[in-house]
Amino acid sequence: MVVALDRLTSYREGTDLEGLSQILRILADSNRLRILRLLTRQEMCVCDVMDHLGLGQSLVSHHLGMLKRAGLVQDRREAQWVYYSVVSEKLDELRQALGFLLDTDALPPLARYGAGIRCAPIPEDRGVA
Amino acid sequence: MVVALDRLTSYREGTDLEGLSQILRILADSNRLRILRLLTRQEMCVCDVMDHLGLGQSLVSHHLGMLKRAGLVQDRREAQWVYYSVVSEKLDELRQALGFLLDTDALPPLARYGAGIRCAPIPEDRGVA
DNA sequence: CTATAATATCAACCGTTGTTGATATATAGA
DNA sequence: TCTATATATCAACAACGGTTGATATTATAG
Repeated sequence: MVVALDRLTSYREGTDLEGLSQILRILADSNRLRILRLLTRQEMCVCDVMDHLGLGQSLVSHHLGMLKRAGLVQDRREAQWVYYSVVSEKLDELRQALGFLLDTDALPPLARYGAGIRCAPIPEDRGVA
Repeated sequence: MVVALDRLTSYREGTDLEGLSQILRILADSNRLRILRLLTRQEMCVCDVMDHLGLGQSLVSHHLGMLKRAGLVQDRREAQWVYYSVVSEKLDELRQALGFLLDTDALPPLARYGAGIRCAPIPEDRGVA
């Protein structure tokens, strides 16, 4: 799955919750989080990740592939080894998008909604939201 | 699945990536993100969420249940209606934990790791990491 | 050229989950 | 009590994903 992280910067417009959920799905695995945290500290080849986390080669390669396709990490070949490192810009973008999503005060209260006005349709938020 | 959000505050100690991944799994669905964003702006009953997002009753109830079990939202009964609202403190905690996870400079580089010292085991990061 | 190490990919299994439709429960009103 | 509305739960299905083991690919060394 290729995720367009760029579109997350337009999250303030409120359109790309689908793209954000796809990236969150990438993060929603403890092994991938462990890998990501490791790469945050240090560029590392696959066998290093295996050793540090005690995971199988196939599994690590699989997870790294997902992280790479999501644009969260990048790789670089050197002799037999493939070194993976974090894409800081993408992590910053993602942090910003998530910070906005989880900010209670980020969006104004819904218009035309109050006590006794239940189930009032708000066209802008229907469907594509 | 009951997720202990409190443990996320101890994320700086680096132990609970499992708990964080569980919460991320809750967020990793576009419909749940839409619901969460809606509730961020306004406390709302189930039928309102249905109408705003154009989703079926069973589906909305299901997603709200997941968000509630994760501690992200709370509910309040009033007559026939059950009103759901966001738990701001939990969102703040989560935002903080994610901000730390995605912060490239949050953790110092690994000790005993450098050019030519590949695959050197670092006990503190093995296994439970 | 062969052997070996590092990495990627493929196949298969199985648990999880998003979705839908049907049913159960609860509350209000007549 | 009967009906209607709101919500939760259950059953079932399909799709997705994490894991493992086997195989393929790439690069180095001898």
